[in-house]
Formats: sequence, C-alpha cells, structure tokens
Amino acid sequence: MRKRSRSDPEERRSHILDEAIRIVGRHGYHGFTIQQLAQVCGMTNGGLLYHFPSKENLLVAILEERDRRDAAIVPQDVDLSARDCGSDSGYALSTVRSLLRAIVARTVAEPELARLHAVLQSEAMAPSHPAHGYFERREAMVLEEFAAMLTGHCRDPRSAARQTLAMIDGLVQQWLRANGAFDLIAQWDAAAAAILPASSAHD
Amino acid sequence: MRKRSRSDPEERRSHILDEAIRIVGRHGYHGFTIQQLAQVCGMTNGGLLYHFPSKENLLVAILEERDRRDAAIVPQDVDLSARDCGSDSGYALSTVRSLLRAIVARTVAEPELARLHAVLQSEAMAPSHPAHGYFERREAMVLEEFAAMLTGHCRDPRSAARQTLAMIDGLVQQWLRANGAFDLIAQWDAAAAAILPASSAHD
Amino acid sequence: MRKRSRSDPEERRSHILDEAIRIVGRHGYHGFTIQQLAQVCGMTNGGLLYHFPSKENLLVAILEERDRRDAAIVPQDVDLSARDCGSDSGYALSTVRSLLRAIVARTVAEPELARLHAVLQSEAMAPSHPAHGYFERREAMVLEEFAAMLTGHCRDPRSAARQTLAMIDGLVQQWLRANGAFDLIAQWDAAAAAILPASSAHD
Amino acid sequence: MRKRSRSDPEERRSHILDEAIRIVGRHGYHGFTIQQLAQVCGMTNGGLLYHFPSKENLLVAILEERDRRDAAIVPQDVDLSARDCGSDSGYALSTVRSLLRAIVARTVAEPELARLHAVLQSEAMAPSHPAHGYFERREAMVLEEFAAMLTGHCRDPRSAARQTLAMIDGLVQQWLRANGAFDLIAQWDAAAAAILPASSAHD
DNA sequence: GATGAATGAGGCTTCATTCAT
DNA sequence: GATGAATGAAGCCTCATTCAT
Repeated sequence: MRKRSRSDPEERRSHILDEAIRIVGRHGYHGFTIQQLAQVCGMTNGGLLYHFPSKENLLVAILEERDRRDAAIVPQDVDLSARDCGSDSGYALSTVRSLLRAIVARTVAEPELARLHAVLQSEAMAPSHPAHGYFERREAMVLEEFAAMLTGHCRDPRSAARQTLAMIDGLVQQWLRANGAFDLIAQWDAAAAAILPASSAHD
Repeated sequence: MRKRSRSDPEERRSHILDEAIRIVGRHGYHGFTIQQLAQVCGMTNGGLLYHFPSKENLLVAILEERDRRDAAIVPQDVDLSARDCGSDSGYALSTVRSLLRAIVARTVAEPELARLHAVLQSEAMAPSHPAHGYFERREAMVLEEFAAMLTGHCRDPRSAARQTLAMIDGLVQQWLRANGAFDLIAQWDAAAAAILPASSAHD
Repeated sequence: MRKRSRSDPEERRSHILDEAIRIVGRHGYHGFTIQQLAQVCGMTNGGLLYHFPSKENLLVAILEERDRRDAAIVPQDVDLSARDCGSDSGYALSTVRSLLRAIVARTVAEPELARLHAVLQSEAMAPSHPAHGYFERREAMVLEEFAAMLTGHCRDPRSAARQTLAMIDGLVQQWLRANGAFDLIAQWDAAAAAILPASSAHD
Repeated sequence: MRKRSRSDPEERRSHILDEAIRIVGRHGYHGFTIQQLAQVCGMTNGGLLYHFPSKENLLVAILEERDRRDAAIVPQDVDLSARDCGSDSGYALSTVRSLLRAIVARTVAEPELARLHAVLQSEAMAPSHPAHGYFERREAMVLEEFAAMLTGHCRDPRSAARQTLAMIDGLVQQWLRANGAFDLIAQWDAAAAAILPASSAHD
C-alpha cells in the first residue's frame, strides 16, 4: 500500500525541477549542492541522481524547462497576431509595445524563472561555465528578434535593441534584488516611453 | 625550491588582489578556488592565506580594493566641480551627463573591475552570500546619489535614477558578455539622449 | 575496488565506535585523527564521516557509547539489591563495598573503556575541550552518589566520597599506565580496608 | 635606542617557559600550537622557534623546567633533615608525613605546575607520546622513593606507596578540575590519617 | 525508483618549520 | 635575536558520483 501522493514518475521529475529552479536561481550553479536540492525534495542524494544523472545534466534540464515555461507564457496573446497589421516586414509599434510589456510582466508572474535567468546569465559569463553557450546563443537571438521588431521604427534597430534589452534586464535585476519592492511594470512603462520611438502618426 | 623573495611586501599583496579581481570577476566567489588563485600568483595555498586569512576575508579585501580603485577614477574631473554651476541644490545637467559618461567610461578603462562588479552583484543576490550586504548598501547608495543628481531636472528623480542605473548596468553587462565587441560609450550616449531630460534652455 | 558490504548496518557503526574507543583512549581527542581511525576501520576518511558527521560529533557518540556499556556492567548484581537491608535511607556497608569493588572490577574487565575515561578526563580539564561539560557533570554526579552511599557510615560523607573517588581514579590510572602489571582489585581491596569505615557491629 | 624591558636573553626564555607551562598545562601537548604560545608571549612564530628549535624540543625544556622548579620547593625543609632521626634505614613517620604534606602543599602553591603534570601524565600514556618515557621513569622513581620512605612502617611498603601516590594524584586532579574549590590540604590530611600507619608507639 | 553506504577528489584551513633579511 | 613570508604536509570536511540492495 503506497501512500506516496507524488508517486507519478513524471510529476516527481517536475517537482525536482521546480525546486531546482528555485535553488539554483538563488545560489547559482556553483553555489548549490545536489545534497541541498535532494533534501528539499525529500529524497536522498542518489535518488535525485536517478532522475538527472549528473549535476551538469541537471543544469541542462533546468535550462530546457525554463525555455518550455517561457514559451508557454509570452507568445500566446502576442506572437500570433504579430504580423496582422502594419508595415510589410515588421511589427506594428503597438504590437512591439505589447510584446515587451508581456516580457516584463512575465518576470512578475514568474519571479523564480526570472531570478534563475539573471543569476545564471551572470555566472555563465565565464566561457568555462556549462551554461555559457546557452546564454551566448540566447542573447544573440533575443537581440536579433528585438532588432527585427524595431526595424522600420527607428534609424538604428540594432542599437535600439541593445538599449531595450539593457533596460529590461537592468530593471528586472533591480526588482529581483529589491524583492519586488517597487512596481516593475510601471517602471518599465515609464522607461519604454523614453526609449521606444514615439507612436508614429498612423499608429 | 623557489626564489623566496618577490621583494616588496605591499606590492605582493597588491599583486594577489589584482589576480583575485581577475579570477573572481570571471568565476564568481563560489566558482573560484584559493588554490587556483595561489597557483596564478606563484605561491602555495597556505602562502596566500598568510596574506588573507580566509576565503571570505579575501572577498572583503577584494571589495575594499574595488572601492579604492573606483574612487580613484571617477570623481577627479567631475565631482569637485559638481556644484559650481546650476541650481542651488543640484547639479547642472551637463555635469550629470559628464558624470554618468565618466562612470561608463570607467568600465572601458577597467573592464576587470566592471566584470567583478557585475558577476558578484548577481551572485550576491542570495542573502546568504558573503557580499550580499555590500551590494545591498551599494545599490541603495548609488540610487540615492543618482536621484539627488537628477533632482530638479525631472518629475520623478527616484524613478529616473532607477532607469539610469538599469540602463548603465544592462549595457555594461552586454558589453562584458560581448568581450567589448561594440562601442559601449557610444551606445550609452545614444541611450542617455533618450533617457535623460533634454537640455534645458539655459544649459 | 573494495568489497562494498560488511553487511550489518548497525554492526558497522558499532565496529567504528569500538575502534574509536581504543584509539581515542590511547591518544586523546586532539591526538588522534579521523584518517587514522578510518584506516583502522578499513574505510576512507569521508566514509567514516558518513556515520559521524564531524570529529566532535564522533566524540559525543563515543561518550554516549561509553555510558551505555558502563550502565550495562555495574548495576546488574548490585544496584537492585541495594536497599534491601540496613538503615532506612542508605545502603548497607557491605553493599557499598560490593558496589565499589564492582566499579573497580569493571576497569579490569574493560580496560579500553577505563583508558578512554582516564585520558579524556584529563584532556577535558580545559573548558574549551568538547568533553569538558560531560566530565564536569559526571564527576559531580559520581561524588553525589558516593556521598549518598556513605551517608550514615561516616562523619563527613562528602569528604569520604572525594577520598574514595580519588583512590579509585589514582589506582586505575597507575594500573593503566603499568599495562595491568599489578593486581588492581587486590590493591583496591587493601586500600578500601583503610579508607572505608570498618564494618559496624551489626553489619 | 632599545625600549624592550625584557631584552635579557635568559629572562626571555624563562618567560616563554612560564607561558608554555600555563598553556600546555591547559591544553596538553597535542592541544596547543606554537602560534598560540608565540602570540601570548608577544612574539612571532619563528621568533619563538629561535629559542626552542622544535615543538618536541620545547616539551623537553618544559619538563626540565618543571623538574627544576619542583626540586626547588619540596626538599628545602624536609629532605635535609630526612635521616637525622628514627630507624637505621628509613625515615621517621613524622618526617614522612611532613614530606607528603609538603608535596601536596606544593600543588596549592604552584597550581600551574601541578596542572601541567596531571595533563601531560595522562596524555603521555600512549607510548608514542614524546613525554611517555619521562613519565614512565618518573612514576617508577616516585613509587620507589615512597616505598623506601614507608619501609619499616607497614607490612607492604610497595603497596602502601601505590595507595599513597594514588590518593595524592586523585585528590590533586579533583582539586584542579574544581579550580581549587575545596581545601586540598585538609582533604589530604584526612586521607593521610586513614592511609598512613598510625604513629607507632616510639614515634 | 530509491536508499544507504561508500569513494575519491578536492576545498579551506592549520600547523610546524624554514629562511632571507 | 627576531620578523615576515612562505612551504609542505596534513587535517577536517564537502561534494559529485557510484553501486549493491
């Protein structure tokens, strides 16, 4: 007679990832230990390693999980309607605004995910870090996407993309450090008004 | 048998701190080892600990050294002339611009210091991190100073301070991650034009 | 590659404690090393620390084990019949004699336990020693018990208790130092005849 | 211009030994460190080792110093008059009593020396201890002397010597552990009355 | 699927000792 | 005589990982 309510194999794995995101998001890859995580999950050292054969392997799984959850939130209401209006090659400014706002809002909705991202991104600056490549690719991708979005709305989309990303990242990090003590979205809205091009006449 | 003397006593300590800043700036506090640092410095594990009794103690020394070098660069050309013109209680906008530009320029002049700051700041998000308090105090201080500088130039100086700091931090981090592959100062100038209030009439 | 199983889980722990008592009894807490003990037990450093998380923790376990074994030997044949005869509040002199004799005999039966006690008791004189409190409490307790036992048989039970304990400890230490080269029990019997009050008339 | 008031070389050495006796008497040979001692003496690690080339060497010096001071106290008033009265080969009982009393009194007069003796004697039980031989020889010597003293006054002087030494050691250790909280000499007098043969008729 | 026991490597730190100055 | 700097060895402990059960 089992009384484990969490005997579902897949759910177990998911539970571990949940806790892992929380802990790694707080202490980083080098700062957390398998034992610590196992304890929080109510299992033994080796029990955890059954699900994720190595620490590095676990990190990869965490990153994948992050992407999965990330993808689940943002695009739903924005991406699909992205190209429905406006110029030939780009997005309408209002769409861009919505998208960026959604990105920022996601931080507030899922602070653990945001913390994980912030902490690992800095830690992974060192080329020897197991997540270095991941964040390298990811940043390039995001910059490209942002630039694409902004194309047609400003003279130097590449540069605008950098500034946009910088502002988002910077604000998010402050917000995380402050434990959510200020209104991140309002702050972003104010910043967006300055950074993003004013609405064009026909918008 | 190693030559025992690299002579100058103070220089030795300084040399260790130099290397420490480089290494900790790359791998973080949890990611570097005393041995690694000692090796780079051409000494043994215990030899290094003669100068800095513990790893945590070394971190404190690193932070202090960072502040020392930091103070040596920025204010020289700006802070002294800070209050010579403009309104009674604040700084002239042009002075603010110079100061912020100097802060950004410092990153380019001393990338190792900037990297150290960026990496530790993220790692220290966890309250249990030995540098947590340091960065907590430091961010509060910087935000206050920025807000003070901007007082009189915009409606919500506190908010503007956040945005300014966010932009600087965000751009610097991108620049560090990109290994200096773009012109940080130019990028900042562009951002400053958008973020900072336009020059007043009498400026 | 070593065979992984010495099977019985509890027996393993007990085996470690056995060896620990032997080694600590010989070299003291400061004089023995975890490695030394681990080697004797046929395990690695860390393997041993799996069972006893720290050196100090191991010492506590040793002390507890000592008490357990101690309790198992003495009282069986004496304590139960303690109050069956003699005065209302105390023990009969003959019972006291038996008990003390049993205590001394225990040294001969379990020299390792006695050695452990003697060595640690002296080492623990320093208040900073991790076993200081233990021996402080223990000596107070024993003195009280002895005094209680002797109450009614001599003018100053407290003083007699001190002398009795001093004689036992002194003789035991000589015997341990001499590697059991003289007859401890005979020696004690001779001493007891001098120290303890002569049998009363009605005894 | 020297302002060292303790520049006398011999006095310096003596000062170190003083502190060494105190510290080793508290923590034992294994429990103290050269650094700790040097610090208390107001010198550096290496400075101390100039006077005593090694830790073991220092221990030997400590033991020698102990003997020197020991010899300086006891015999003055007793040993010289030892053989002036009584039987042909031995000492008068009253002389024995005085001598033993003087030995005990010495503990009260110089508790640090007594502590050193007690702590090292137990620690040195292990044959590998650097002071093992010293205490082995010393105990044999004392037992012989005691037995010689008691010859003619009791049936089994060897056994009486053991008991006498045991009682002294036992009481002294209790007294040290109790930080001198009871009257050691009074306690010994009481014990002596029981242990030592009653004064013979012609005494 | 998971545990309990263990390993081997490595980490921080301490310590006695050395040696140039 | 003594210091300051450094070494090399060792000490305790942690950690990722392995494996029999």
